[in-house]
Amino acid sequence: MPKAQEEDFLPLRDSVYNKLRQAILTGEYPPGERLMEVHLGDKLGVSRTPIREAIRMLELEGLVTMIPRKGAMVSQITEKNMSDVLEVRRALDILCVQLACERITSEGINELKKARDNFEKAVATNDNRIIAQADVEFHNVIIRATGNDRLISLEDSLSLPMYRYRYEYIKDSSGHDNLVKEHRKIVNAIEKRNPEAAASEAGEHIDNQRRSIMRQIRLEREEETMNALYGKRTIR
Amino acid sequence: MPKAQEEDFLPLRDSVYNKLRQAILTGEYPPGERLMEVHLGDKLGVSRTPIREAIRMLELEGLVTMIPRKGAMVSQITEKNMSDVLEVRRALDILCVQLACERITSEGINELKKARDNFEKAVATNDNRIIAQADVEFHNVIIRATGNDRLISLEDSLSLPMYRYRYEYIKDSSGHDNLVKEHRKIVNAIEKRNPEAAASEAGEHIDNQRRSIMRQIRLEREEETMNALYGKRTIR
DNA sequence: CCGTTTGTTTATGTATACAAAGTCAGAGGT
DNA sequence: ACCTCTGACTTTGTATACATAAACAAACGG
Repeated sequence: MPKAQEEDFLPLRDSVYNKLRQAILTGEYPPGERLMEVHLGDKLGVSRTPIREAIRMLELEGLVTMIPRKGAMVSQITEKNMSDVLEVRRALDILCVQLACERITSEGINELKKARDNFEKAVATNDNRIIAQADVEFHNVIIRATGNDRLISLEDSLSLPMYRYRYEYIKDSSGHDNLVKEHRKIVNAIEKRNPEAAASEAGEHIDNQRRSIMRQIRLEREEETMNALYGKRTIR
Repeated sequence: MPKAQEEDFLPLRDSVYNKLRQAILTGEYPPGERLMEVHLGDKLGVSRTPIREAIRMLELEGLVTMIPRKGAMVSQITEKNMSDVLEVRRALDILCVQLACERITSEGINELKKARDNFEKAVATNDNRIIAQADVEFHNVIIRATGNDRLISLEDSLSLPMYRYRYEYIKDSSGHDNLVKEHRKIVNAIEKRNPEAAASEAGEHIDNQRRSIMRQIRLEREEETMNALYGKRTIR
């Protein structure tokens, strides 16, 4: 018998977790949306148990806020909130490049250069989706080069909350020239194993990101205020 | 009506979570110990559901490792593992004092001085439990002074894995004099709002901690090896 | 005697049932 | 007209039952 489907047998809770995470990050479930267990269970065709476990995981990552006996909702994104995350990420990103300077292998450097070139090619396409993807991959190369598993997973969970803003950030960066230049500088510093230079470039890089994201959030907030004043359209 | 018990009505999962966490941190459940749901449920007098949720939480914090379809066990503490955590904490601790320099209020400074004095009094008692407690509180004052909620919760979960070693660390620090001096230096730097000095002191502080913890882990490992060679005694 | 296979046991994965708390609306009284 | 109380309904909290995979052991065959 052929048994066509050699599917991954990952537990339902993980599958649910991925779906919910995706839905939250793409904005399908906007901040403030209540996540009700039976409802989600019906929608995804599973019982409450895996849903509950998935929600617990999302809560620990900060994407979901739970109030006991009340239920779960998609976390509000406040300026303070995002600012806090970025502040931490700044320190950790700098740590990443510093460690990378010490520990990156020659293969790692090749990989990094490839990621850099890939990013520049992506910029040439002018497709923001491709650019964002290449950008993530570039950073991942650096993060992995640290060899610090805890740092890797922290960076991962701290980047999550701002994936929503990544597009706008990419679009923002005037002609993408800055991004390309910054990436090049970082690669050069790491290649020369110069932690100070790398740290300062990485700091600048994330400061720019911060400016863009903050502007974005303020825009959203203004829009919300307008809606509140002049009547809110339904989301969908 | 008096209604004597104004007890916190925290959900069972949180109560279970606290108990398990405590048991792991005190070493009652040593690394590698399997955590079986029915067994724990019987022991704590609750059903599997809250147990499962508590285990999920512990997993996200890194205290427990899960293998699908296999079960959960207390995470092994490896040197690499601990080193990774300390590397991250070093960066975050430095960030903490830097932010504290910028943001601490005058009440905060008073609180900090009080915590410092408290620590010195604790040292005078020569009771390691009291000293450890005062040390945690001292650091918490600084962490809270940053006003960064994300940083606060990260510091919290990153300190967890090494609570097991805190005693030894305290005991180690020759006569506690170093600890007292380091704390004083940090307080002075923050009071003068001198981020560079504060950063360098905080760095030194955690480097010392690192040395002590690493020595401790190596001792444990040696002991394990001896046991493996000459016959292991039962744990209890 | 060893290896393979199969059955039994044990623990997890998932679903569902029941209990209790919270919410909201409507009836009734002031 | 407003406030309050009550009761139904909604939703989470917890327990339990059933399904399925993994581990171990015993039996069978080579």
